Amino acid sequence: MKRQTDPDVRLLQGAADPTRLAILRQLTADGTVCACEFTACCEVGQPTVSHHLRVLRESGWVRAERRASWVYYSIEPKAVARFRELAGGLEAGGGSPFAPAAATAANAAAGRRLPVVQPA
Amino acid sequence: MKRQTDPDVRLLQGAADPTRLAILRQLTADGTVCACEFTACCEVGQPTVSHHLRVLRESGWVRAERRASWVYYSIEPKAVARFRELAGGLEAGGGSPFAPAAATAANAAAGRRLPVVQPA
DNA sequence: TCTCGATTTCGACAAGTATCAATACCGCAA
DNA sequence: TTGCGGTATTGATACTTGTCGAAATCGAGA
Repeated sequence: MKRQTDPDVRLLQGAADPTRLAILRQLTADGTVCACEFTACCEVGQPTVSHHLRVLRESGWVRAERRASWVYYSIEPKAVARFRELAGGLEAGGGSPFAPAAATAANAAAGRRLPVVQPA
Repeated sequence: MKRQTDPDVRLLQGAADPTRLAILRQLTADGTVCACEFTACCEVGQPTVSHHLRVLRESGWVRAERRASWVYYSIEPKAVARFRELAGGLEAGGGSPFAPAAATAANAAAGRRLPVVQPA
């Protein structure tokens, strides 16, 4: 595993964990959540929750805000926007979006024979 | 690290690697790509590419099709659909519950109805 | 100031993963 | 059949990551 410098990879890795996905889901549902809430929902120890929150922070998924003794977390809109860009950028084949002609042209331009096989 | 049974987590983990993201991007650009192409673009050995292609296969991202001596890969539309469901379900700013894992997986498995409660 | 509760950080361990070299497998052609 | 080229698997190794217990930090209030 080499160091992940690609911010997109970091973003994806940030969400690619069951505990962190649960955290993101709760944040999506409740908006702003106290750190102490996650300990209950995620079935892991409190230091582990803190660790995951740090990963989410460093990958840009969440922001933290301190109020008195508690720290409240909320989702970073920029992360959601980028995530949606990634989703939108993946134009898959099959049903519609990806143009077979374009694909064929690209493959030909790549300098290979590539008889493009269309998935059923 | 426990086994990831959540299909959403598996999907995210499938894409959360620089090599695999590069593969997905090339597949997005070219539609259908011979396995031998990835060895060139990803700067890793052939067994490593094969390993990543297997991970992408098992997480549902790609499908493989054999033509003579070559194996052609293309993106699985269902994976893209579910990825978009996840992106759409993440609503920044809070106040929008989005489908939990089971529901999302079920929706993806059903393959027709759209999921996720969209906030007003 | 000290104490208390919430949170983070540290140290360590276990488990997963990415990578490569070597090897096996699979179609095709001679 | 054998040989060949492309692809997948195996075994080994190093790195990364998730987890917990213990200690440290931080803010508020007595």
